[in-house]
Amino acid sequence: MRLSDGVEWGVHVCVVLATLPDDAALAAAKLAEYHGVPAAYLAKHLQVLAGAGVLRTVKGARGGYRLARPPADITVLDVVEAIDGEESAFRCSEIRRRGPLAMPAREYTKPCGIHRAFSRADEVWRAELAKTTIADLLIGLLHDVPRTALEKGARWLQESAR
Amino acid sequence: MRLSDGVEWGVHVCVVLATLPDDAALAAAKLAEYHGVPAAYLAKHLQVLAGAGVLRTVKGARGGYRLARPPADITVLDVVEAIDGEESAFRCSEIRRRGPLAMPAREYTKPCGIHRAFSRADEVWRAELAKTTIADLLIGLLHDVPRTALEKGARWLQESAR
DNA sequence: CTTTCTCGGATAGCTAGTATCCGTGTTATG
DNA sequence: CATAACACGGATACTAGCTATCCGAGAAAG
Repeated sequence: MRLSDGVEWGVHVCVVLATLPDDAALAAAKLAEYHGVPAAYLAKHLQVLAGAGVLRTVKGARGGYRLARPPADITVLDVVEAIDGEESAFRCSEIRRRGPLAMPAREYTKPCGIHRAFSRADEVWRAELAKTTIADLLIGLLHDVPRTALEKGARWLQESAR
Repeated sequence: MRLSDGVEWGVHVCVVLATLPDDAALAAAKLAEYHGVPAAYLAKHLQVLAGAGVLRTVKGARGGYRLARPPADITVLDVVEAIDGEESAFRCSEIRRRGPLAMPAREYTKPCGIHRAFSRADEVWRAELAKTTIADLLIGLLHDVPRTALEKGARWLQESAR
């Protein structure tokens, strides 16, 4: 089981976009350059994020992407569900309905215990991801990254966003 | 992100094996027939489970598989980690080290906030799966499945285990 | 000792995620 | 108004990891 790379990129992108002024937007190519990832592939994920209402797209010249909501209103879970989907990692194939214990279909009224156990695990996983917002990540970054690096990044963004 | 089918099969297999007498074993082919899954493929997962110490293999004629420990000492997480591996679904590719914010490698002393958020989520996911044991699932099954089906299953197992 | 039955590893096939390209339409700028 | 810059969207290869299968080595039973 492995989470798509796009998820990681998506969260990083949101954190970067959170540092922009409210009216500014950043082109997909610039975001790719900033993170050192393939531009064409990142663009695909950005479109998905825009479709999910996490990002907002600014069309035309000097356009690009920006956050659709304040950073504090976007959770890591929002990004995960936009890119990776909302369905649980575990998929019950109802194998209990096969073999000698099989019963008429109407008997299977509630999911089996195994299914329920994985559903609970998936629930707490998502709940934990929903606790962290983009704003939280940004605050953490300000603590962890040295001042010199922050200023370097700020300059780069100012030039790129124009 | 999707969990391997083998995980589901593995848990079901453990529940079935938990109903066997202590000295009995069940052949891989019989387990496959019971669950209606491809025998050769299930065998692969059974071998992995045996290697991980969840199942115990009985070689030779009239051999097969049985649980390596009491059902109450085997958690769903044990099966998941045996088949799917112990590593988190999220893999940090350290993209923060690329791009204009990049710093000397020695500066990166602790994982980034995004990495930490996903690690926490992975932790609670595993903790939740560790709460449910094979014994719990078996008890749940006895409540959910009608008596007639249980007896049918018991007869089939008695004939197959010999 | 032979037969029967099992595990075990080695080997193909397939699905889903990875990665890229280019044509179309929209917006700001000169 | 004309032009250039930019995002959207679909169509298209490539890759990895899960799915599926086979047959040989080896152990217990008779």
